Amino acid sequence: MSTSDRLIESTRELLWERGYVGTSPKAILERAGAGQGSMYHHFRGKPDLALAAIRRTAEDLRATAEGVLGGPGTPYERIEAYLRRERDVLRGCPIGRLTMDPDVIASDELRAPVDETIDWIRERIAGIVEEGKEQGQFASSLDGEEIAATVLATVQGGYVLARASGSPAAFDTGVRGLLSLLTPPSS
Amino acid sequence: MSTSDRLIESTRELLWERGYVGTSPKAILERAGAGQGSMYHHFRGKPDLALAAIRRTAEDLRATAEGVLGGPGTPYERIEAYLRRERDVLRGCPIGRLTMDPDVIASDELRAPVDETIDWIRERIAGIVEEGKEQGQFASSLDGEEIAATVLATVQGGYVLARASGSPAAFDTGVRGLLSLLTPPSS
DNA sequence: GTCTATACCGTGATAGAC
DNA sequence: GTCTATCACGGTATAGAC
Repeated sequence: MSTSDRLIESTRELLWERGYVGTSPKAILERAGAGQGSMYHHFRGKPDLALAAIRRTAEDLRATAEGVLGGPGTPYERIEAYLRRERDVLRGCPIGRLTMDPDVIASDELRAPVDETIDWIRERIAGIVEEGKEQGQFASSLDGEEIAATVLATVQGGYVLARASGSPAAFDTGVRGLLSLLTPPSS
Repeated sequence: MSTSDRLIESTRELLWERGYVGTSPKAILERAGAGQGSMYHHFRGKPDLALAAIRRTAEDLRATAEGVLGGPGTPYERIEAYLRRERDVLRGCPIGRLTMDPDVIASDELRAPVDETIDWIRERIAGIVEEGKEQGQFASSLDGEEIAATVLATVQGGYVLARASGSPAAFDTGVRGLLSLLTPPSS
């Protein structure tokens, strides 16, 4: 792995653990085992390096989501698979957590990959819900965009509940509640 | 308002805007119009002042929640009122956002009021759902604790979606989706 | 391309005058 | 009770040697 890659990977870890405001170049360099010079050679500064790290994390998350949402099964099953997929719940969402970072939100450049990733997953789920409506698995009264937002919000909020209590249980409880509301009447 | 109160209020605002890690004593003092001495006279340091601020915000939030959840109406209507209550969506939840703060989560003392507040609201909603089940407004197959976690998660996650996109719309969309799933079949 | 040295400012806390 | 002075340390960036 190149020095540039090590810097990006270290930044990704720290952004996940401590957010943008809580992550210092010094901490990144220590974790990457690199000196100041390397970082400022490959990147213009902290925001530039963070952008590279966020973009890589965003791509990863998209791929992971597509892995379950694009998998086999009925629309309900694919959404269930998304909701139940293995997660490191107490670590939170590496993309969602950035929305609570004032410096990320203040920068259109840093916020863009966050926005795009969440939006992409939302549209993906919305399409699956519409598919489920056509197949009669979901009530036609439901709105794909709305349910997609609810599904995504339940996940993002589930992390909040879990981290507040210090246990992953609350995440799973919220997911079970949503699934009980989504369960097709036929089953 | 006493100096101590001004310090606490300034801290509350900054914790909401920038989180714990992003808030410096200097910024607090500037906003409160006080000197260093005042702060260290009334509080032992930044964590102590933050604890006072978080406790006050937690009490406020609990009171606001009780205002709608303990209001008039059927169980569904009270939950709807909670979900639809006026919020400064783009500012996020002053309590929920703290769960993404590494230093808050690392401290049992700072995390406690966050945990207790969220837990209290969750139990309050769970009771209302159970009430609704007794009245036949909610399906008996639903679980109060689960639905309560879903409701709270939708709200907390709604803030994430809204802040990612820079618009409150996503919050409302998620709430509408949840309400469409919760709507009593009778109506 | 990577390193160390240096600089400057902000953070968080203490000391002691008023 | 509040102020300013001071302090040690960390954050972010630059310079220049190797």
